[in-house]
Order: sequence, then structure tokens, then C-alpha cells
Amino acid sequence: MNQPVKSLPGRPRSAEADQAILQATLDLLAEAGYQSMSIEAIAARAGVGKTTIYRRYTSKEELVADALGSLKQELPIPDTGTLWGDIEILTEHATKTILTPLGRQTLALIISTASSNPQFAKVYWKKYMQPRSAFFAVLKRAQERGEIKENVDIELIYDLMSGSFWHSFIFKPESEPVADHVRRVLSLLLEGIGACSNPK
Amino acid sequence: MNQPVKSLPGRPRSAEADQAILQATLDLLAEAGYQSMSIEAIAARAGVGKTTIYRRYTSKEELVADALGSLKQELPIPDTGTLWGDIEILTEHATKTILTPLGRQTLALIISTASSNPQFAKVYWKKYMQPRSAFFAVLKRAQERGEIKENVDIELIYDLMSGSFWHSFIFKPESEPVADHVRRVLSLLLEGIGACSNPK
Amino acid sequence: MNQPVKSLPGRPRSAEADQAILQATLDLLAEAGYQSMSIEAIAARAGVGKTTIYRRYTSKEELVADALGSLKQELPIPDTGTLWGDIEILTEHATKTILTPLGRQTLALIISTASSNPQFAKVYWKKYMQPRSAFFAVLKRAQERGEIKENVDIELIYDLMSGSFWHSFIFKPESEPVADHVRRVLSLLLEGIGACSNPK
Amino acid sequence: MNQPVKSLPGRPRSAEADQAILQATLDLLAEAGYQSMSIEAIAARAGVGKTTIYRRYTSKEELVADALGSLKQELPIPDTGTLWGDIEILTEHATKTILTPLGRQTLALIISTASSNPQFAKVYWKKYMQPRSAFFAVLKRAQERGEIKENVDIELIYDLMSGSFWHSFIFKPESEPVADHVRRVLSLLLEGIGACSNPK
DNA sequence: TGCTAATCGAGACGGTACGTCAAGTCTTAAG
DNA sequence: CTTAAGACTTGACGTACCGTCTCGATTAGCA
Repeated sequence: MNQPVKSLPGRPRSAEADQAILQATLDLLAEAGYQSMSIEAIAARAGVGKTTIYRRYTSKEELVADALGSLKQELPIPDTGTLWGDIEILTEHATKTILTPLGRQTLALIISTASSNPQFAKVYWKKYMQPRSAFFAVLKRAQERGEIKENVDIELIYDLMSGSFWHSFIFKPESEPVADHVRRVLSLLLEGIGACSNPK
Repeated sequence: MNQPVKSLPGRPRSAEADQAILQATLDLLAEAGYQSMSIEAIAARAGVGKTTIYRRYTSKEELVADALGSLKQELPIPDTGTLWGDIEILTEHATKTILTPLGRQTLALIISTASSNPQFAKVYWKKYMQPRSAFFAVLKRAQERGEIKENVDIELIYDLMSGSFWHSFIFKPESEPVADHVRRVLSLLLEGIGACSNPK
Repeated sequence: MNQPVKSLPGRPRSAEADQAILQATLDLLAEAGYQSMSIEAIAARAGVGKTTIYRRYTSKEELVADALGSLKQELPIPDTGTLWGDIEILTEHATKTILTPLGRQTLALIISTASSNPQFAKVYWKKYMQPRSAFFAVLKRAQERGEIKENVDIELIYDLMSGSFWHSFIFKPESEPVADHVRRVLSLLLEGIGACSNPK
Repeated sequence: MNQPVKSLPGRPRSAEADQAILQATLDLLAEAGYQSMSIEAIAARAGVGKTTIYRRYTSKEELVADALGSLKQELPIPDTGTLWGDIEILTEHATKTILTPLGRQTLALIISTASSNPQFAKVYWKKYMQPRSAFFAVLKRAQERGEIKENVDIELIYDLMSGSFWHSFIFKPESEPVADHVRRVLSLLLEGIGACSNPK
């Protein structure tokens, strides 16, 4: 069995430079935003030549995608026994992630890239929406416990909650606390809005 | 009685230039996107000097906001007699508006600007979400007809439907037709997801 | 007999504007120099619209020529009885005229325009070299008095004295007083430099 | 022993660009003149980015000074055995140098800059008046040969001849050939203009 | 120990677009 | 018809970054 990693000749790439570049990218992304962030500024901040960046990434998007991807996030799937309790925890976590400068910039990035560069949007999206699986697990368990109807499409619920979360977050950042809004949405979803919807 | 309109001294601004600038801006916005669109290109396309643009707008954002704001959109409030019918019409209209290059760019613009320049986001938003009032009227009538519970917050419904609409539009552009998705969402909302949600 | 001056219909040109423009031009010419002097600055300084200037002059050169031409200079032809005395007076006057900011700028203007726009150079030149006729008269009288050889070309003497005056003025502004230099030159000219030039 | 030449880090400046810039500058100076010559045009003509010019020079004056300074001129000191012969050769050379578009522009530049930026004027002047030392040598030899009085200030003679040369060149470009004028001046100087100038 | 080769920092390269300034022309209302 | 005011097109200014390209200096593995 040969080594899967063939050591190339020549000087190996500097791991320190790798780290410095990613860190400088994240810092500047949070500080200045994606558009205002210049490669030259990143290189200067990282104490690195521009070449060293261009050797690794062919575009700013690639660089930012890798920088965001390098962020470690661990999210234990909550299990409080009730849907309400689990959602509470997920909401709290999501809020903490998003209400940082970096989180806002990432969100902006996701959506502005979504229409033009879907492949990059998906990278950002994957990192940003890591909680998705946790959310699914929570809903699944609630369904098994009988808190949610059996025939309901869980993905649709996810769309609804996540979408409304964004919607209110983006356009009414000054209004009621996010947690309250989520609670009202969940309540509405559970009860339904139809006047004659009780199957009796 | 003095004139309410004080005519300023000097040559008045050219209305033709106004129009040419706005049109060129919209064209290039649709063609190239906000970022790739240069003021010089707009000036060239409009057959106008750069100064003439800079005299009117201090930033690209202002210019684009005004250009989008100049778009006239008339949306008659539908009244088919049923909530389903009205929503169908609204959805069709919204889809038509958004599924154009200009619509996509506007959406990207709204969200990427939202976190950094809320005041501009609101301008874009206002224009983009003009159907909002129509949507409210439709829901209100449905409530009066008894199709929707009386004690439900209509704004919350709007958040949910609009948000889920975006959500699926942005991240699953290739999946099922938008109209179908909206139908499923409405159905879910009307029935509710709670297993034991019989009210009273 | 009709009036030789036909009073044109409409508002007559403002003499105040005329004066203000010329004065502002001279001021700015002395302060900033010909190149750095903008028409807009002249208009602003004169409290006049740009149009008012362009209606009168078609170029900066014309304007400056007229402004310099408007300067009144009276130079009485000196008659002290000796060539030395007359030259002394002329030198003093020339020095006073040239050693002002306006004088320096005029000189610069004359020469930099000379090669490209000879017709303007001549206008400046005429004003600047008004003393020329006085100089000629002085030399003529000296010739008649027998101070200068009869067969000498007076114009050539003028070229020599005026040229050397410039030469030293432009390239050695810091050296000996101008008057001394002129004296040395005159002395040299009178005596000649040839070792065997005395006709015996 | 350390190297006296410390090689700076980074890519060294391109000697080709240096040359192209200087050549383009001289070309455009001769064609269009100092004022009408734009940095952008120089860059375009040299096939070089504007930055490459601005990296080297902070002003047009600096650039032009360097360009003129880069002109190599070799002038052998003539030695025909007589003052008249030597002057003839010097005059011919000076005429050839000045009677080119570049020569005229340089002259205009020297004088228009002289009063405002003496330091630049001196650079131009040095290049332009390179023959000065040759002229001095020629006069010195003539003095030793006895063609010129011993007690005459040679510098003053230079002022007179050079000044009158300019004077006639600038204001009477259309008149008699330069060489004839110089001959008349030299003759006048050698003989003197004084009627009773017999020394001793 | 020396050779080979990819890497490093630094920074110059040809470009594009920026936002500013002044040029000379034009269009208004007021005189 | 001129005036002051100011908008118009044009074009150069000097700056900031782009992505590419040299440099001399490292820094490994291979000979």
C-alpha cells in the first residue's frame, strides 16, 4: 500500500500562512464586509504576500468559502422531552450564531450569491445551516411523541420556520425578540389558521 | 401669495438625462448585476457624463434605489371570492415579478444591503414588496368570510408565507413549481400541524 | 448723419463686469500664475458668471493679453545729458516693473508663448517692452553726442543689452544687483573686448 | 565586506518601462508641448500603466526633467585656431539643438518654469546650456592667443552673447540667419561701441 | 553536502474604475 | 440681448485594487 499523500518536491506550503490567511479573512469579513474587503488588505493583515493567497484560491469567493468552512461549530441535538423545549434551545443557538457581525455578513453573502453563484451559496449555506439536521431530528421526535400530525411534511415545516425567521430577522431587526417571534410562529403552526380545520 | 415652487437660478436639470440614467441603471443592473456594474458604464450607456450622475447621486446605492423606485407597478387587489383563488393570483403575479433578471438582482440587493445599510434595504423592500398591502387585504377578506380564524395575527401569516416563499425560491430554485409550493404551504397553515389542536 | 455708434438693442454690457474681470485676472495671474489660473476662479473672484467672460474672450490668452494691456504705464524719456545717466534711469524703471510678481509672470508668459503663439507673444511683448522706444531715443542721442560710434547698429545694441539683462535676471536672480550688472555690460560694450580694436 | 549595492526586496523596476516612458515623454513634448501633454497619453504611448509612471515621478515636471536629462549630448570643444572659427562651430551646434521642436519646447519650459520652480529650471538649463563650458574654453583660448583683452570678464561675454542669441531667436525668428546675427554681435563686441574708447 | 524545486515575502507590472476638477457650451429666469 | 447661476459633455487627474509577474531568500527531500 503506497502512501495516499505523496510528498511533493520543493518547499511545502506554510501551515502558518494558511491559518493567518483564514483568520485575516474572517476578521476583515466581519469588520468591513465582503465587498469592501480587498485581497491586498487580507494579505497585509495576514502578513503574507498576495501570491501566497492567489496560489491557494482563485477567487475571493473561494477564499471566503474556505474561511467560513474552517469555523468549527458543534451543535448537540437537544432532547428536553418536548417540542417547545427543544425549539427553545435551537432558537437560542441560532440567534447566537446569527447576531454577530460575521453571522450577518455570512447571511448577506449566502443570499447575494445565491442567484449568481449557486455552487458557492451552497457551501456557505451548508455551514450556516448546520442546525438543519438537528431541527429535523427534533421535529421527527415530536412527531413520534404525537405532538405533530403524522402526515405533515417536515421539510415544509422547516421551510416555514426558517423562512419566517429570516424574514423577520432581515426586515424587522428592531422589533420583538427573536425568541418571542419563533414562539408565536410555532404556536400558529400548531393550531393552524383555518377556522374549520378541526377534523372533529 | 408666493409661489410654492421656487424656481432655482441656473439651468434646470435635464429630465431626459434623468430618464436615461435610470433606464441605463436598470438595464445594467439586470445584465451585469450590482457589483459588476460601473458608474462609468452607466454613464456611457445613458450617453451622459459621469459628472451628471455624481451631481444627482452620491453613491451607487442611492442611484440604484432611485432607479428601482422609479419602476411603476400596478397590482389590482384580486377578489375571486375565495382565499385560494386570490392567493393563486397573487402568487402568479409575484412569480412574474421575481423571475426576471431584474427581480433576482433586486432580491440579492435587498438582502445583501439589509444588514449594512438598512435605510437602503427599506427602499428596495418597499418597491419589491408592494404586493404586501394586496396580500393583507386578501387575508382580511378571507377572515371576514370566515375562512381564517378571527384571532389570528395576519402579519404573522404574511411573514410565514412570504418567508417560506423566499426560502424555497432561493435555495431550491430547481424544485417543484412555485405555485405548488405556495399551495402546500397554505394548506398546511390552514389545517395546522398540531395533532391535538382542536380548539375547544 | 447717423450716429457712428449704433446703440444696440437689449441690455448693454456692464462696464463694472469688464473692470472686475480684468482686475481679477491680474490678481490671479500674480498670485497663482498663468497655468494654475482657472477661468472659473477668475469668474468667482470677479463675482461674475463664466458666460460673461466667454462672451468677451475666446481664450485665456486673449483675456490675459487684454488684462495686461489695460495696465497703464507712462515712461518719460530720460534726458540727463549723458548715456550713463539715462541708462541708469531706464534700468531703475525696468527693474521696478519686472521685480513684481506680475512682472515675473508676464515675462514667463511672453517667452513660453513666444514659440507656440507668436501673435500673443507680440501683444505681451509690446506692453512689456514699452521702454524700447525710450531706449532707442537714449542711444540715438548718445550717438549724436558722440558717445557711441556712428556706424554701430543701435538695434543690435538693444538686443545685446536687453538679452543679457534677461539672461542674468532669469538664471542668476540671486547674484549682484541688476543695476551693477547693467553697468558692467555697458562698460564692456563701450570699450569692446578686442585686444587690438583701437583704431589708433 | 558587504555589498555597496543593497538589492531591494520585491520585483525590480523594469528598465524597459523606464526607457519607454522617457522616450514617450520626449516624443509628446516635441509634438504637443508641455501643457497639452497628458500623463495618460504618455502612458498610452509608452505602452505602460499610469501607475508605472506615478511610481517613478510625482509630477509632470519631474518626469520631463528626467526625460530631458536623459538626452545624451556630446559636444567636442572646437579648436580651429581662431575665435571666429570656434564660435562658428559652436553657433552651428547651438542652432541645430535649438531649432528642433524639442529644443523650442525645452526653451519655453526653461523660462516658464524659471520664475516659479527654479530648481527645475536649473535642471533643464543645465542640459540645455551644456555648451557653456565649451564656450568658456573657446573664449579662454582666444584670450591666451591675444584675441580678447586680458582684463575682460569672460562670464559677462557669455551672458551677452547667449542673451542676445535668445533675444533675437525668440522675438525675431523670421529675420536674418542666426549665424549672421552672431557674427554681427561678435564683431560689435570685439570692436566696442564707444567712440573714444582707446584704452591707454 | 550539495542539488532541485516549490514556496515565501515583497513589490513592480498593465489595467480598470474610482470620484474630483476644470474646460467650454448650453439653458433658464431676471434685468 | 446681457446678466448670474448653474447644468451639460468631455477628458485628465491621481488613487486604489485587480490578478500576474519577477526578484532574492527559504526550506524541504533526494542524491
